[in-house]
Amino acid sequence: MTTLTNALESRLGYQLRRASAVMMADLARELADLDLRPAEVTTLLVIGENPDCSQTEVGQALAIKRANMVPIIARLMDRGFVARTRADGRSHALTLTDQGRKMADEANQRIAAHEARFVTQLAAGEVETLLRCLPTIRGTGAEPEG
Amino acid sequence: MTTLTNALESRLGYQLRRASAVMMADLARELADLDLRPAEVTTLLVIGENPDCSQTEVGQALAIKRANMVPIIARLMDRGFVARTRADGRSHALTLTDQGRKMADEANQRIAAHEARFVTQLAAGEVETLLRCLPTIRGTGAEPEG
DNA sequence: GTGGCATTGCTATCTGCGATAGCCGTTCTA
DNA sequence: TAGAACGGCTATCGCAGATAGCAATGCCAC
Repeated sequence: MTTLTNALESRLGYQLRRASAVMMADLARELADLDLRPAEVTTLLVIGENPDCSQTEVGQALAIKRANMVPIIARLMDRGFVARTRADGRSHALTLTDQGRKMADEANQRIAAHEARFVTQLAAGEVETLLRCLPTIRGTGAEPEG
Repeated sequence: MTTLTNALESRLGYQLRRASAVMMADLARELADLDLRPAEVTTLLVIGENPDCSQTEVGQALAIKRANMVPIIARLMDRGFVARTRADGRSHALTLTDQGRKMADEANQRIAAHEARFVTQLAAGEVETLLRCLPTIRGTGAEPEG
């Protein structure tokens, strides 16, 4: 079994894709026993930070389309993590339940542990550079917004 | 429509995910009229670099599982970009056809243009840091290998 | 006030990528 | 030579994202 050459290794987009996949897989593993998918956790945390926000607002914050928010919110409500009250005739105000807050706290700890596994492999300046450059990259392309 | 706060913005994994999604979308757009999906392009390029490689070898280079290589190779063969000859009873030797080589050249140009759009927004040192750190991140997690 | 437009949540459906389990024939090796 | 490992394959699932369009509501200009 020969090892192949791969010129893509010097491509930013390719490296981003691979690295992101690795971290996503690690995060999914970390959250598996909570039965929370990555997209659900991020939604949970954003609602926790922004009580009484609407569904489309969360979607815009996370670049998740309105239509795709529906099943995410539905599952979080089914499991008793999120409650909503009618804000006006068309939108709902989302809040975390007590249980949802507990879950969010737990999730935050898991995420911190997960992040630490990777961040500790990098120099402090490198992490800072990454956190500065990645938003720039996001801003360069046309990002899907809600 | 208020703008929400989002503590995830300071998370490496989250930023990686968002940035990767943006670049993927841009790449897909760039390749759309060639009717090549991202996974197909990478496969095409790796075969071009490594004539007579096997399907699982390509998969290992690109972190694509054996089972998922099948439809990718099938489509590239259907379109006359890839040819294969029996290497031994179980494996095939993959090569690019003339048409496949042309397509690979075109794809390489598109990818270069796509990359340039993003790289030019960053300082040279930043790009270098990214290309150094991302493989480290890849190595930190357990990466799926073929 | 009312008519037209934008917004919100939703259904239904599609795509792309990845993962798993297992089959079959071949090859390697103890 | 028997059993393990390998290479390609089928079938099927999960997750994330995208599109098109609907119904109800709210907003604004006239």
